[in-house]
Amino acid sequence: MFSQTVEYALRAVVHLADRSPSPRTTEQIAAATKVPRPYLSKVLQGLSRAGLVKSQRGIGGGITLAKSPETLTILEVVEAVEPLGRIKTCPLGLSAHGVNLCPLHKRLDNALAMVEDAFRATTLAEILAEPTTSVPLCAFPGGMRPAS
Amino acid sequence: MFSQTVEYALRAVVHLADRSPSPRTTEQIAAATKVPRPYLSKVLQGLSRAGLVKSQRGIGGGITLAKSPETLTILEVVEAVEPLGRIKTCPLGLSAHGVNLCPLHKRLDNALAMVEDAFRATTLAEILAEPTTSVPLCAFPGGMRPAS
DNA sequence: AATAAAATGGATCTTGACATCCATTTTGAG
DNA sequence: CTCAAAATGGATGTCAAGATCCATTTTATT
Repeated sequence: MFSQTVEYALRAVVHLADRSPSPRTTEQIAAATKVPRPYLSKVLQGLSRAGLVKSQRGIGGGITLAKSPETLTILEVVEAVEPLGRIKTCPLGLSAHGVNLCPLHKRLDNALAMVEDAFRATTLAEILAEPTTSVPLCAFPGGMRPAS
Repeated sequence: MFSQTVEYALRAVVHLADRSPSPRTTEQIAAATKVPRPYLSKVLQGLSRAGLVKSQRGIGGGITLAKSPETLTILEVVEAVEPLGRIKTCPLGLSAHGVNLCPLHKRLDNALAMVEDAFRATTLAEILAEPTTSVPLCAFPGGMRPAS
């Protein structure tokens, strides 16, 4: 249901938040998040155009978050790379009266709204702050940090 | 976020429920739901293999629901054509300990769970029963019925 | 038995998501 | 100034989703 690109973007941003405000190279992010390097490059370009990250060329450069982890929500990331697509008008194009959806699409949009709300309420800082509940947790983003 | 195929499948099933238990031809369903005829055919084949609808060849044949609208949920339809894809293990494949997701994926899966719950709680009968709240509603599935 | 209505299965086409590669540009460090 | 590190942009490749078409099979009606 969530595209691969969204997954990649979120991983990258979580990693950036984890190391914030240090710049990280595409290479480093790719290694830490297991995202294919060349494709990650494109995904980061998208995030850059959306203004969520800033990029710096040359030695010592890399990618940094454009906002603090406390204010950056995962909704912003999702919307930047692939909008949720809230349903605003009847997809059948019949008597398209904006506000009034048929019962079916009202339900579908309602589901999207729930997701949107949940994502809007979750900041990156929150994700990083989450106490690593149980022992053998996913090695990313908590747990031990691979060298630099 | 929801694929086109899911959208088509839901439209078709709502229409079938609306006319339940009469059989409807692919042609009729396509016309009523504005879904491209040939593609709808494939979608219905999927629903048929999943056991949600029954098909009858020949004159007087067509497609009918395999369950009553009261017991058929939109979750069943969605799962039949394109599973939600709940996240069960860390997508990074690291220390894959089933139950324990990292905070990021816990959030993502939680969103999926909300959608799943909402969809499981909604039957087709419920969608059809919904009082047509406001005047110019989407002409489908409520409103006037185009001739048989 | 013949016919017409209907679904089925297979082949094909198009498009966008995912992915890779490379030449170019920017930029800090020596 | 030169060099190497890094992002950028463009071109390309692959594959599945979305979509179409047609020959075949099933089946009710006459």
